[in-house]
Amino acid sequence: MEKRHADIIAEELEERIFGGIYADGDRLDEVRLAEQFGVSRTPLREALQRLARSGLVELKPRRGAFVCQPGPVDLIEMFEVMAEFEAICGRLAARRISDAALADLHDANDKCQAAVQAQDPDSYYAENERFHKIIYRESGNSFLEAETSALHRRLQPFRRQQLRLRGRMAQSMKEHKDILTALEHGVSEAAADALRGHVAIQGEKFHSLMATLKNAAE
Amino acid sequence: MEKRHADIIAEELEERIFGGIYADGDRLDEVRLAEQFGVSRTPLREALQRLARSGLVELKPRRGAFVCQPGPVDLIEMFEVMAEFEAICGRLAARRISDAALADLHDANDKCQAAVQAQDPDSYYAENERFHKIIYRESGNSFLEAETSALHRRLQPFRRQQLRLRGRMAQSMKEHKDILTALEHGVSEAAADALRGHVAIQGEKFHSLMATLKNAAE
DNA sequence: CATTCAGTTTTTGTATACAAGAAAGTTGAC
DNA sequence: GTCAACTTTCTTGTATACAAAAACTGAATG
Repeated sequence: MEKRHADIIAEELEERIFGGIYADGDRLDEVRLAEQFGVSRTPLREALQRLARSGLVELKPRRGAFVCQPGPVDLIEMFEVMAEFEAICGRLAARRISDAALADLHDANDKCQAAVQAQDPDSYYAENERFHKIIYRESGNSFLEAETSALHRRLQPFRRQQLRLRGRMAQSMKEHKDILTALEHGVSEAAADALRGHVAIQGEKFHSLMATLKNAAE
Repeated sequence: MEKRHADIIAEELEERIFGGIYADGDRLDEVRLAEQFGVSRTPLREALQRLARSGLVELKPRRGAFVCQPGPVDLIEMFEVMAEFEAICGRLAARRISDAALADLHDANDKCQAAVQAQDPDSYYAENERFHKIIYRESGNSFLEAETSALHRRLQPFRRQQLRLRGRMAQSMKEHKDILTALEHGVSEAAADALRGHVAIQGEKFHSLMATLKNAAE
């Protein structure tokens, strides 16, 4: 499948915004970016339109494109919604999950455990993501799966930081255990609650992380 | 706030797709639409990009834009997610709703009741929408509010037909009552359950039937 | 010293022009 | 008559050109 320039540019800009290359409120100059990418303004503008739809930049008419980094309040709200999304996936998956998927979940969880013992955050991160994606999929609702994956992706850079907190991985493994047993026994509400709590904790941790950062900055 | 041509065209095309002017799979010819709107291809292409981001058209590279009407399975999935979104709003709103908003809810509900007695579906529709939007807002999470409103809007044309079902409005009023009391007493789970049930249109069995059909087809 | 207003400059929004790829139509061989 | 390769036409993707609106400059004025 041939990719258009606009696609590549949109992805690259998305990476940069997620990666923090651009600060909140920065103006994205069309001509400068265009010559930087070696293309004309046309595909670049298409890319900006796309980013605007995703909420990564604000497109002020006749003014230009300004990057929209989510503030602390936005992030807390998004984490709250993420927790609820995962809870929904869990509630539905508890009723619909297949045996094969349950086996996959066990496998992902075992590899998570191994990563914890090996002190390997990257591997833990990958397997943890697989664990959650399986649950999204087993919700049996591809629309929900897409929405949840999209928000997951958007929160990815912020989630990653807080994995470094001491003891988080061990605690997370306990929560995975609860999720797994709830799914195995098909107890919808337990699965939903376990997943909501599992993700909401990340949001709260993030909250305190922000607070410490803010205090440190003062 | 000055609107760009691309904005107007995107809205108009969105209306047409929602309104069923274009059937699923129709190709949207750039040059024909451009001369139809009296503009060049540039703003029209921007509009198509936006519609693609919203999932209303598929943009096949070097092939053109094709409208993507959701099929029955998609609709069931989206309605299921809508029900869960509303449930989330309800759960959060039960804990966060203000007295003023509660009064507004009562007002909207009263006007709904009046519309039912007056056999006025349009008025009912408008007040019903206000009722729900208040709950979205009182979730206290503007990100959730935006996501829920977006999905609500996308499902609007399909929801409307449903209202014509005999006795639906009366039943709906009963459910509103339950939602209202749950919110008033701050009982999160009751509010969530009431809203989920209120919005869910199809039974679980039908959904899983469709899901298995879809999986079998792959 | 702040302010306002005219002129300049920059930048966006749109139109047009051009190039490359895909669909369609044609010709020729079997 | 059918199928395949070639050519033609059409459509998309990209570049460039132009017009209008916003930002900037700077001097004149209260």
